[in-house]
Amino acid sequence: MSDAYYLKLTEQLRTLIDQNAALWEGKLPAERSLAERFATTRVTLRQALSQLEGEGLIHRSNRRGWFISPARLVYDPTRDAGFNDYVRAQGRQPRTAVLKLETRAHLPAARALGLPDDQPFHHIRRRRYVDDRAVLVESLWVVPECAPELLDIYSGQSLWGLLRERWGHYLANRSIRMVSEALSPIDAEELLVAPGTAGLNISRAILDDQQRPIEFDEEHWLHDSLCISVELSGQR
Amino acid sequence: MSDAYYLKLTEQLRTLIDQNAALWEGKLPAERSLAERFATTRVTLRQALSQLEGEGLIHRSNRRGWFISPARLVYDPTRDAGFNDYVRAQGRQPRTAVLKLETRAHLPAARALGLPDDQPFHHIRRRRYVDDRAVLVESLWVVPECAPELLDIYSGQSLWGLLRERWGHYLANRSIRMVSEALSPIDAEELLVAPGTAGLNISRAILDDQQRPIEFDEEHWLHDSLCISVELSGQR
DNA sequence: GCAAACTTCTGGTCTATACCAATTATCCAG
DNA sequence: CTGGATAATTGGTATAGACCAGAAGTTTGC
Repeated sequence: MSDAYYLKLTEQLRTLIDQNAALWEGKLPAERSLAERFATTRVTLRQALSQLEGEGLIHRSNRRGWFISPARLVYDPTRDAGFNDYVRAQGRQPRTAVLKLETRAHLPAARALGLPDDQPFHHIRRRRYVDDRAVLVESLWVVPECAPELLDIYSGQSLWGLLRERWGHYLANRSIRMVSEALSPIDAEELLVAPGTAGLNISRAILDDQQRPIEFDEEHWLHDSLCISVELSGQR
Repeated sequence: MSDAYYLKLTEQLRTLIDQNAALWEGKLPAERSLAERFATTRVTLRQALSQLEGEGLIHRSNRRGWFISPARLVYDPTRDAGFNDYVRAQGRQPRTAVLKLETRAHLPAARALGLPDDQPFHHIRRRRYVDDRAVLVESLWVVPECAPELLDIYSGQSLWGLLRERWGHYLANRSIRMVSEALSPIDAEELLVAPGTAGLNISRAILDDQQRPIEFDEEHWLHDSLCISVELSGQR
């Protein structure tokens, strides 16, 4: 059982990776050459690599090969610090690409915020990078009345910062939900990974201090790129 | 790319499962018979099943076969409601098996609580079930001074309840950390799943209102069995 | 009637091979 | 030196078959 060859291979690869990480500059050798080096098949080799992928030690960029995963980003989804801020605070380089700006209805957002099914939203879709690795895609669904000219002025900055400073919205109440997922073909393609890659889905419904709905957002993270951390004080 | 046969197979299996869930009583037919039904190999069939496993729709019990996953348990790791309470609140049946009771040092616990490396702890290891499916194993590391006779009296009840009611500890400060993981051979075996199965690691370091360390615990969940949900009010 | 022994079935693992399409490296022309 | 066409490489996908050990079902023996 646990004497399976692919498990031994996993361990050998683990040490091999630790020792040669710098040499390879983050990219593993080709599967065929690794398979040959360990005198096994690509199938078995890939089984071992998949183990390490599950652990978050390595990941693959679709059709490009296997790469050593950088340290996980520490992230507190309960705070409203902007992505750029906490990425920089950890000595890393953030980047954001806006993929889409539009206004339309979206059922999950409407449901989560308690609005009618056909409620239109300002929709921002963006991809975020840490040190030039795409680590998440997200969709933001903002109630138009809360930020009328949003789509005209938005260009990649912090949405929560905008809502607070320009429109004076106080993001008081949040429902946060986190579930593991397999990335959909769409999300996977936007993150340059294989469909079905393990991911983490974080979604939030945000209301103001009067319980008025403001925004719903849904993040799709690569599972190996974050470490969720929450600090709490006082009885709950 | 996305015209891969195993992806079509995934969709066919998805509908097949939806339609026959009741008929099969939660257990899928044997891989060989499914492969034959779809005129493909076990390898390809398993690739499709793995996709659905990643989504959390199905899971496998080691060497026993594939099973349809029940609904995820909704869980708020920031609250100290006992496992039994919130499982029952969701209309499900909780169960706990105590796997080990001992006193010894544990480096991660010592580090997380800011204690010396050789600090001994009362260690409780237990496995928890929802509707008779083992969904997590966890280790609790309690500072002995906080609960001297713990190991003598413990028999599966809520630890936090005990700490509060018997020893009057106020669990004021928590650091919570969540990362995806591949279940270790040990954890996997205790959960009756294959080594490397996707899991979620939730760990907490708990101090009292005087910042005195009380307890450290580490939970290993099957990734498909929970949905983390946090409700927050007020600016953070 | 029941427990132990045996048989069958099934999932887990592995080999060997093959083809395609996307990526990457190479080469050539301007 | 540069840009674009071409060739080599590589990951993704798939087939066919095989063996083993654990799980489940069946038979046997008391």
